[in-house]
Amino acid sequence: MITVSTSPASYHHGNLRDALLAAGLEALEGAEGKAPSLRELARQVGVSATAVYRHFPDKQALDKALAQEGLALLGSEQAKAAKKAGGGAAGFAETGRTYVRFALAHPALFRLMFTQGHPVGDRDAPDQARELLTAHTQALTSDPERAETLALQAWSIAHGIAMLMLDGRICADDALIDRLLDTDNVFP
Amino acid sequence: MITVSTSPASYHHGNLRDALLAAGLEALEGAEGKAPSLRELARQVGVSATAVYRHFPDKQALDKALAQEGLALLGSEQAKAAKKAGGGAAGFAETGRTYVRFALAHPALFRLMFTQGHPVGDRDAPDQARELLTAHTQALTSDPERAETLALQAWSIAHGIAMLMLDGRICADDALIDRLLDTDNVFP
DNA sequence: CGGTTAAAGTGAACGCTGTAAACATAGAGG
DNA sequence: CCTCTATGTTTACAGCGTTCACTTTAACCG
Repeated sequence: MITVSTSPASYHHGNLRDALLAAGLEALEGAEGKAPSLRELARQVGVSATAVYRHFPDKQALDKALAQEGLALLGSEQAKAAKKAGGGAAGFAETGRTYVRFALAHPALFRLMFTQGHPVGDRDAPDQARELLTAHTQALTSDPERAETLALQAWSIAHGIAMLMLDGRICADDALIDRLLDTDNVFP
Repeated sequence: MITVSTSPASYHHGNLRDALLAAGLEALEGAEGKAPSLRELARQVGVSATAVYRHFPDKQALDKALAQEGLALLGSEQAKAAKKAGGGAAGFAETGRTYVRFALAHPALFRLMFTQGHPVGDRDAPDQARELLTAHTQALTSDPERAETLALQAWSIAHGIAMLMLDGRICADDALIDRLLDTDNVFP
């Protein structure tokens, strides 16, 4: 999580990296859909555009860091929701709903999280969301391959719903989320 | 479909709109992931950047037109695949596989198709892909609501797989596509 | 057939973007 | 106290989408 130190306005900011991330997350919440520019973020923080380059090699790296923050946020929300639902199958189902609702609640951030060309093997960051997913499906079967298949299917359907709703292809309705994610009801 | 009239290089291009779309589609195929700029497209066609504005109100409109072309292409490929598979349930399953393969074969185009803020009610364009989808699910049940649920679930899972593979979150493997889309195997 | 008109092109300019290069500051350590 | 380095600054560049005023050309009409 990010701490926004409201440090004195001196020549050296003191905590620019985190301030940029905080400003980035805030910008992603407002201004529907518009990803903030590097310069805009620098302005927001009260620093010159090039100062950003002391903390990130380029804009893509900044975006990646923002995406990481988003992923952590999603993971913690899912964990909380799963726990509240009492874990198990009910908890699993709740992580799916939480996933889609998170996307709708933070559309720009969610888009950013999944538009970064984050290659498959990029396991440098802890991904609580993914850990939850595999844990839940492994509890459903003893066959590891079957568990992986289930995990990827569950992820795919939640992600598909989220994306299609974000893009306005499917009505972003809460009841519809439940209907589409109802496990007693999925596919023939 | 677009016809690229190789007309004489006169002051008036003659068929600039279609030429731009053709150049756009071509650009979306090459240069992995990079969406072509309006100026680049104009250069490609041999015309000044501002000429584009005689045919599209702004870049977004150009992108929308390109997305429309992509949608038509996807629809026709799906229809062909469904027919080849003999229609019915086998045909339905084939449309799903075709959807994902299309996304992997034309990543930039596919992204463009679903990143245009194409609002829900925008039914101005014929959408063969969607027609196929509803037709197939309506053949599976007599309950219209159930048919719609099935349609949206099928769309979601295919779209989710496509997106996650495009974004490198899931290995873009042809066998994996089949495994995830296997209807005997979907979800618990 | 000639003249007018409107569609379809042009170049220059504006403000925005990401990024590079050279320079300035300040706080920490010897 | 002086120096070094991390972290800031200003200036500059190319490319972007877009606006504006202008030019060309083809088509239509009296």
